[in-house]
Amino acid sequence: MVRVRIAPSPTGDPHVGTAYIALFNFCFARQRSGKLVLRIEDTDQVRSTAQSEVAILESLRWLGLEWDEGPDVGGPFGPYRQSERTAIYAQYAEQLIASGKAFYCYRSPDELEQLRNARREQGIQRALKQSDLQLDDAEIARRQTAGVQPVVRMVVPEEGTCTIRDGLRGDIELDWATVDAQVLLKVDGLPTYHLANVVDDHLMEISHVIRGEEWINSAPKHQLLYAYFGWDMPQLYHMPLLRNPDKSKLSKRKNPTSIFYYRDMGFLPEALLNYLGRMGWAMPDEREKFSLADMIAAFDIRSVSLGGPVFDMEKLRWLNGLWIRENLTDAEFVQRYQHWALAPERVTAIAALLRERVETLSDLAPLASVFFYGQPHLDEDVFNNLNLDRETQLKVLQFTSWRLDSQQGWQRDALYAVLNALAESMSIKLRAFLQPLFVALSGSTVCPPLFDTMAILGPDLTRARIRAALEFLGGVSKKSLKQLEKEFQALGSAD
RNA sequence: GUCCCCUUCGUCUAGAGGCCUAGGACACGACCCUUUCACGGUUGUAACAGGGGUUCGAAUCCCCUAGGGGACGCCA
Repeated sequence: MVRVRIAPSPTGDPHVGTAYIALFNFCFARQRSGKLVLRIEDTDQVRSTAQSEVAILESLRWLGLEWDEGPDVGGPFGPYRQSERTAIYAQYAEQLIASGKAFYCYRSPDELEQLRNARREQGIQRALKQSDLQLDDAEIARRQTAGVQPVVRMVVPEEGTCTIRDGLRGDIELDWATVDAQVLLKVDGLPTYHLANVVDDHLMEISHVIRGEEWINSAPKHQLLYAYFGWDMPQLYHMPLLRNPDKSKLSKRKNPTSIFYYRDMGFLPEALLNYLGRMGWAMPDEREKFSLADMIAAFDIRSVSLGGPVFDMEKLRWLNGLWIRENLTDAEFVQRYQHWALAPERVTAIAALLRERVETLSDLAPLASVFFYGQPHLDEDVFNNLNLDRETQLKVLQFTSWRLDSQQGWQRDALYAVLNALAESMSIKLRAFLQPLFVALSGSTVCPPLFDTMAILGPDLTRARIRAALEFLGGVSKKSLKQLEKEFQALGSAD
């Protein structure tokens, strides 16, 4: 029985990279009548929030990638909640300690950094092993009485090579010398990803792991853990990474990466899925447009190509157009549009905002248009006529962009509080501060109230428009970007 | 810096030693259709990273070089 899993990180927005990996897992499982397991890899309690978990589930559902077991469906851990899992990992870690495959380590983060720096300076390429981290008994006793909590690390061979079998690349040889004695249990008793991942995959009886290429280098650790426990290892497949136009790993600094951005821009889920399916893969007959069902029927993981595909918005737009023209009846098109733009709460919010600003019904459309297009037309002259000079405009846009990146709540009042505070800390009057933002969001200084507009547009479109404005104005040079980052962080700490 | 992965038009890709004078798609140009704009149709420009092997024959297999990416955390 084939069982695959997707294990997205709960950090940040649901990422198209997550959807990409999920899609290939989904097709792999469905084609072989297997099961797809979803678990949120929330081993790090601090960063995990229920909110981001909900967002991940929502995004995958929107795409139509349904899972068979997951946080909401049940499974070996019931709802796979953090609290219930912690004890299990500790138990497995203890098992390894008992058999001499893991050990307690009392080294401090500072010491580790020193050890690593020293190695780098001396040009030693060997990673930190048990023997490098050892302390004599007296020192351990001293630290224990001082209340230092140990971490649990795994024993890793000092030399030799480890062969990883990758379903797409064949055998990969990695040197044990490059592998650290990985922490398995942190000071707080929570597992690291590596332990949690291996234990979870085993307990959930995962047979095939399809994940991103960035995991190749940690595969030896995983393989070693399987060997230590005496468990069968799943077959590994490492997918290529989606890329920005400059070929670096797809990142939100350079590209919209949130699945919700594509939803809010009016892409069809089936088109986005279709497009992701064209990344590193092609139908046997080279057809560009195909449904999820088509893909499942023709899918063969071995025919995935390994070059990192660049995410091309132009082609995605074209494909989306194809789906709209060819796969929707008029009635369906209307229905989709209504669902996307005219959901009752949304229309009510827009109407409430604009009603007092119109004299005739026909005045409404121009005012409301800001909510219905993806990207406003930007005009150099409009920016030139603002009160702030260009440099300050860029600074406002950049700082706002950074501040909103980490913004959790997206209600009007929360946005007001955050940006008001930012303006104040930059010693700019709110009125002037908001001008470039009005232009970024609407292309003009005449616009519905900013914070309400942002709230209705939602985080993804708002952020994207601000980034687009930054780019339109030529962006910030790399040099001054560093300077700005410093300034921005200084503002943050002053709060 | 070290290790690992990758490399076909600008981009996504087809290609499993002869079917390759390298095919398709996006983008771009031209033309046709059309009251406009789109759509659609026809067509054009454009690639096997470089160098060595192996072979009768290499985009395809091997080696070296170069370039790109990733990983080197008590993140995932």
